[in-house]
Amino acid sequence: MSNRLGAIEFRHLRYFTAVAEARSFRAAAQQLHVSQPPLTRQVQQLEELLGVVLLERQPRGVELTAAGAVFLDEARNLLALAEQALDRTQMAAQGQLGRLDVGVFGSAVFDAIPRVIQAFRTAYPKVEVVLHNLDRAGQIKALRERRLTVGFNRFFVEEPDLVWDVVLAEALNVALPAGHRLTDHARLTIADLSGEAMVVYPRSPRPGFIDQVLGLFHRRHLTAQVVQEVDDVVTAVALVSSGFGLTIVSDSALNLRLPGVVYRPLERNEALIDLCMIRRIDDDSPLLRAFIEVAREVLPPPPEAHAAAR
Amino acid sequence: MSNRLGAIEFRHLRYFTAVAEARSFRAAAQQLHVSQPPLTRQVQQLEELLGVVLLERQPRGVELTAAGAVFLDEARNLLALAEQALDRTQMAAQGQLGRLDVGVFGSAVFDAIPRVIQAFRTAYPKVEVVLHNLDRAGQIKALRERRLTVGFNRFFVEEPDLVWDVVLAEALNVALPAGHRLTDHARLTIADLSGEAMVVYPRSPRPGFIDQVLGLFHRRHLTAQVVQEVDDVVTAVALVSSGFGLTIVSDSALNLRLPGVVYRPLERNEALIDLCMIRRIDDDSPLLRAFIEVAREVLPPPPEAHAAAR
DNA sequence: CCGGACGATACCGATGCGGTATCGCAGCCG
DNA sequence: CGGCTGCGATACCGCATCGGTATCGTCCGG
Repeated sequence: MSNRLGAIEFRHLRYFTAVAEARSFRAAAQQLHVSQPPLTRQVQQLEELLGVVLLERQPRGVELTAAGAVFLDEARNLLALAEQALDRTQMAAQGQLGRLDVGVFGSAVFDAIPRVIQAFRTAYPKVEVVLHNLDRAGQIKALRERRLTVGFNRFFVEEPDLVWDVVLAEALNVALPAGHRLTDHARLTIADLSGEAMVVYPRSPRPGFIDQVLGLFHRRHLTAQVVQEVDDVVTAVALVSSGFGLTIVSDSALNLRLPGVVYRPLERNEALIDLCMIRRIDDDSPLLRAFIEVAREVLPPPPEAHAAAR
Repeated sequence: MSNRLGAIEFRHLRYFTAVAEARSFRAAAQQLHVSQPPLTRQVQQLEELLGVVLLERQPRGVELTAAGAVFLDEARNLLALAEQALDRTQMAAQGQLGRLDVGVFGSAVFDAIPRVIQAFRTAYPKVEVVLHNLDRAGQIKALRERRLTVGFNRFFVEEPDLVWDVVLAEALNVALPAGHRLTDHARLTIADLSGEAMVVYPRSPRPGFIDQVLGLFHRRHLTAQVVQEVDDVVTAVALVSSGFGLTIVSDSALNLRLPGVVYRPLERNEALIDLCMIRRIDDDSPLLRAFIEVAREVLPPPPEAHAAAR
């Protein structure tokens, strides 16, 4: 590190700036609430450290030399930037400034996650929010490598260094081809779907949404007639639209409107699907805390009664 | 002036930066050639002044908090800018940085002045040179009001607060319409021009070039036949081109080539015309000194023998 | 369980800050 | 013209605070 700065301190800049602006040592001393001799000494010292005469001492005060005018400009700038640095640091300490990398995946990107992000960006406009489309394994890896601050996911996997929080319990819906016989019912049950041709997703990561849905059938000793496995909810609904069969989607996915697709709610007490937030167990950054708080405010709390249905 | 900076000093930034970069108090202490306790103390004090924890002390060294990372960035930036401020100030003290306002007027703008400016801009590339077209009175006024650092002029007028320097003695030439009988001569004398129709310039400021030229005639008890007074040398030569008569121009104006105009030199011992530089007597700025030096280097020194011919 | 490395703390001279008193100088005014 | 006034510089002093040495508490690794 080059050390041409020597022993120059902000005090020198503050004192010189005051003297230069007041065009007087005495007047500057009053403004700074110090006596005049320290000003003389500090400015002399500054000039010696710089090797440059900054002020022309005259009977009625002082005048700036050309170099003094340049240095005044620089000093003002430095002092202003130092204050900004202070502000930014304090904002960062309060989580109001920085960068938040959020992992997202699955149908929650259609409703729940955008609502959280939107609210957070409004509350913390100077935080840069970056979304990363990553599946569960990718989120876990990225969290460990500090490329991610927080991830949204559907499924709960115990890891020693990570924390899962259930932030939302969404109801389920059946996506039906228009004209399907079940569209006559306003609400459906799992039993209604027994033997129906079904499209399921996602193929990976396992276990995932698909396993929870199939679990609903097994628990009731019913059989799910899987006609197609696909990667994601969009493809699944697209196949429904083409008449392949029906599929089951979360409330968030209701925003996904395709022609020829009709949604019917499943009875809420039949099943709920969790939305989880993953984070590092040792991450206590104010930014993350702020984000969690916003998420809790925006998303309705998951009813504990149904939490057992996981 | 807001004083949120408090007692923060560059020392705090230097120490914190070193610790943050080394991720260790002890390693930073070695690099800084101080012992470890002062680092601990300065960083603690910095954190207290900021009201923000910047480092997480850990058994194997330190980690940056989010706010600490932000502040490290800001501190590095401030230190770099401070060094730049130093550089710029020292450059300004040596006349290598700043702004130079130069007043120019008359035929010297066609040769002598551009040569000086060009040389100066090469030698001092970071100095902004601004040219102002001002006549002598305008230059004097602008110099007094500090809008001008230096002015180039033809005529010497004593002023208590200004200094004139003769920087160049140029020979004179006669501009003739093509086909004029005097074009037969390779060189001319003042006597050759007696009774010839002449265009003279400038109308103002007086006294000026015109008066010196006419003085050459009076001194020899000759008569100048003035057929037209115009504002400047360009107009004068344009009229010569139209056959109005002849006019007398300095060497610099030889660059002014118009169709139908032929130049013939006047004998050097007949007359020389000075180019003067005006400046404030109390201006000892390094920039001006540097400019004067360059001007002296570029322009051939005026022969003292002819100086009396003014 | 102990040795070593880390940062924090306690304490101590020395530096250097800011304060008071005063000087030297220049412009102003009676 | 001589004292007055207001300016920045200087001399000197007390004390805050710097940096240094010695040491502590703690965690990690052998």
